[in-house]
Amino acid sequence: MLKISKKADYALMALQHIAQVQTGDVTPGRVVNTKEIAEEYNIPLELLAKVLQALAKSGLIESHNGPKGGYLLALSAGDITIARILESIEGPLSITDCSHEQSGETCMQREHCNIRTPLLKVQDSIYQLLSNMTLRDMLGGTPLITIQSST
Amino acid sequence: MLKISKKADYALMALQHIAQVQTGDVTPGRVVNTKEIAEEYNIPLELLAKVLQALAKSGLIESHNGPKGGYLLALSAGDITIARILESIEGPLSITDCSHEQSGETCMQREHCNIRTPLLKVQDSIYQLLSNMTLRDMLGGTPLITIQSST
DNA sequence: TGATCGGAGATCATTATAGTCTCCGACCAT
DNA sequence: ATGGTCGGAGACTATAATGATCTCCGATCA
Repeated sequence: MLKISKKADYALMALQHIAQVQTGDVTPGRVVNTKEIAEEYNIPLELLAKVLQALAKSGLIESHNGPKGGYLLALSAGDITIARILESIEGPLSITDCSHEQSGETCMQREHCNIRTPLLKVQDSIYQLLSNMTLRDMLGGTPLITIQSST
Repeated sequence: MLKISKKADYALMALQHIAQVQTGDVTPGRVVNTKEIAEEYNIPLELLAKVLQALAKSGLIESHNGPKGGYLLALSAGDITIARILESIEGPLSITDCSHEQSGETCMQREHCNIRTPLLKVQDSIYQLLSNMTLRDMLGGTPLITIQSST
């Protein structure tokens, strides 16, 4: 059903929270730790930890160890696209399996497959959609959406 | 990864095939049976059968029983949208679980959820994308098919 | 130096998916 | 009318993906 995973959900929530804390008036620049987010949004602590680790690995947030440690945005909210967030958690986003079959991958249907090309276009459109929306757009409550239906 | 299921893949292939047979020059109006499609595209017969049954149930194709039976498009190719095909197979397409929680459904994160609104907008955009592409659009430019005219 | 933080790996449970098997009823030709 | 060919439908199994948990480690700062 074109569903995104819970982990991706958690990633979005966490990033939104971090961005809000950092860019807000109250405590700008404050680091946010895993526990705080987990409690705020009822997310299993250790699962969220993994999500945040993945985000840190892909360079979207930076981690600070030790007491008073936690996470900070590594980029400005306007530079963090939804596409990048999702890819950090779920790997390259592909609508269909064959879209990323590079080397020895075999698709039983491939030889007579009649839907590969159109599906790749759909996938590309969705990717552009997610690339045109950033974390900043999610903060204001009026996200910017651009549909590019490449027929 | 926003992946669509294999069943949905099969549905698209099958519909594309049926549409091509029906609207093509060779054997216009010919009914297509499950076995023919399964063999052409290397799809497990019984799984494909279920897919086609679902498509028939949702009114995209009409079935004909008995010998010389099979399937026909119930609508013109231009009226069959990708969105409708996917929904026939996978149910209402929702990017996130909470998007369709209607009555008693509870989302642990819901009370403080900060991403619901923007996600719903993304979802809506994707839906529009898939609604603007029809089976007819998928017919252009793909190579195929040689069918043996059965006696 | 010890309590608090993130990093990383293994592990388990649950669910969704893919695929199979079996039986039924409709149809058409002979 | 009857048997072979078709779709309709349900139960069923296997496998993979996901969600979640547990444990141990290293970094850091008071």
